[in-house]
Amino acid sequence: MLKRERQAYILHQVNLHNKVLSSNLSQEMNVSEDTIRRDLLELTGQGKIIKVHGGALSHSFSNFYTPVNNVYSYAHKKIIAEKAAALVKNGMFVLTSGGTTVIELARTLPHDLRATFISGSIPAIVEYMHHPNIEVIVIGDKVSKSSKITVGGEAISRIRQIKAELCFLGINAIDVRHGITDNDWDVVQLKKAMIESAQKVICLSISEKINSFQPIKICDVKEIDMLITELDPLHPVLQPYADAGVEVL
Amino acid sequence: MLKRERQAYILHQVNLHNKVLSSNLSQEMNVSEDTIRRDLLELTGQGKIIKVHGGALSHSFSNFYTPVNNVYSYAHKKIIAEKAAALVKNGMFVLTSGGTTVIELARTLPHDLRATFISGSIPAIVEYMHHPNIEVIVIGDKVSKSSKITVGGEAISRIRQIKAELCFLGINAIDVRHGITDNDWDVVQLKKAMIESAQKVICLSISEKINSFQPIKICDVKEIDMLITELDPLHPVLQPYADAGVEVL
DNA sequence: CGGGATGTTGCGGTTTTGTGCAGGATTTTC
DNA sequence: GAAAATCCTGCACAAAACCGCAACATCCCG
Repeated sequence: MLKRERQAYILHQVNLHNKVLSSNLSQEMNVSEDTIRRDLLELTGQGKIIKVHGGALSHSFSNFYTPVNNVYSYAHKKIIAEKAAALVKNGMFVLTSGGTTVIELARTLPHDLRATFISGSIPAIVEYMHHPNIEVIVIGDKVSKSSKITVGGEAISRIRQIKAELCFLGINAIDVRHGITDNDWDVVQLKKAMIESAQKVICLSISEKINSFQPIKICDVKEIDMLITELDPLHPVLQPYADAGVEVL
Repeated sequence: MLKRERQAYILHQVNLHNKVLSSNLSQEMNVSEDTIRRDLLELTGQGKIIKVHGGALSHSFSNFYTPVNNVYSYAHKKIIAEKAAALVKNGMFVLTSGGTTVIELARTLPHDLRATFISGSIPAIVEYMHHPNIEVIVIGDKVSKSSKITVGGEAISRIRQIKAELCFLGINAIDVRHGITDNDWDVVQLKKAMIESAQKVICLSISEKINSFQPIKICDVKEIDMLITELDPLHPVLQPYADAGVEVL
């Protein structure tokens, strides 16, 4: 059997079944596993397949991009994401809400991080899936089109069963007097449940949202543990929050 | 034997068998392998064949196996998606698995369709979300990186609570003797649960996967209600399935 | 008809490619 | 944390490709 012929067959199998095992192929074609391994390596180099331990996967499947569309205050959110990403250590269980800042955090996570992320935000899940060493747990329920997150009683009762180490909350408005507020009833219920289910709650917010408020209350400022903005922690606008016992980063 | 005559013969052989070996040809025509090599080189220069180490391959051979689009057999999957999309009516509850064919179905659904789709496939969910009138229910659990679908006991017990009208199953291999089979244990469990939870099970498969099988069994052919391929329903390869009581479309 | 130009083929030697194997490193799995 | 599976690296060897050359055939034109 010719080399190219063999490689074409492998490609065919991968495309057909999305996955092949080296041991399997070597037996089918009567060549050593070493040869198969070299074929897979070559096909990977050509970008035709994705080689993994023990075999190969189809490429077409994992190839859906999510372009960085014009995210408001992108530069600020990037700074916040980097500060937040540094807090996640190997082995942690992390609960996250939705929102563009959290999605940016998902993109920013180091490639070699080994942790478990739990979320109901579809765009965030898509980003987590791109990281090879991150386990992703999806909170199921009905998808809210406006926030692209699963909401409802089912989602809340699932969250209640969890006790995560960290919880990253992308927030919409924060104010010392009114606490953390939002404008979507379902999302508020969800965030409340998340706060209950985490040992440490970290809020992510661009400074513009600080000292603003919205109709529905999530919780008081003192119930959160940390606040991350793009500003320097010593910036005067953050002082009231530090005074209220929130760690500011 | 003249040069032209020899080359014509080689071309004929390549087109006939999709592959020739230099050693073989040199013996058949009683010329040195060097001469054959030079012939192949010339034919390759004319774009008539593809020369490889040890022989030559026909063009159709490598074209056949190399996906032109990102998605393998895109055109075929598009046809299947259109046939399937026509079956979904307003108000229906539809359960779907993962796989590129199902994702294509999600893209193909008419814009004004009002229905509820339930799935654990992240790429499919992303597509459903683009439709303004479709309600999306996410089945939560741990995400399997290879199949981009949520798998596990939690997912299965959620599916069990559902009774959907339709279930679209992208399948990996189908065979009258072995039934419907797959190569991923977790995915098989999920698909089994889906079959139980739907009134009507519709399998989507490109014809290439017909009469092939994989290590793990999902169910017998008679347990599904409909089979959709890109072929005409009267195509002989589909006859055995129609005979087994499956509606072929 | 002759002789040079051109084209084709086979051969010997060298280089490149493809394959399998042994070992040790690495990863996965239980 | 040890056993098993899979990987990587270097090596050996065979098969194929390549290169230059010589032998022969063919053609062309005076």
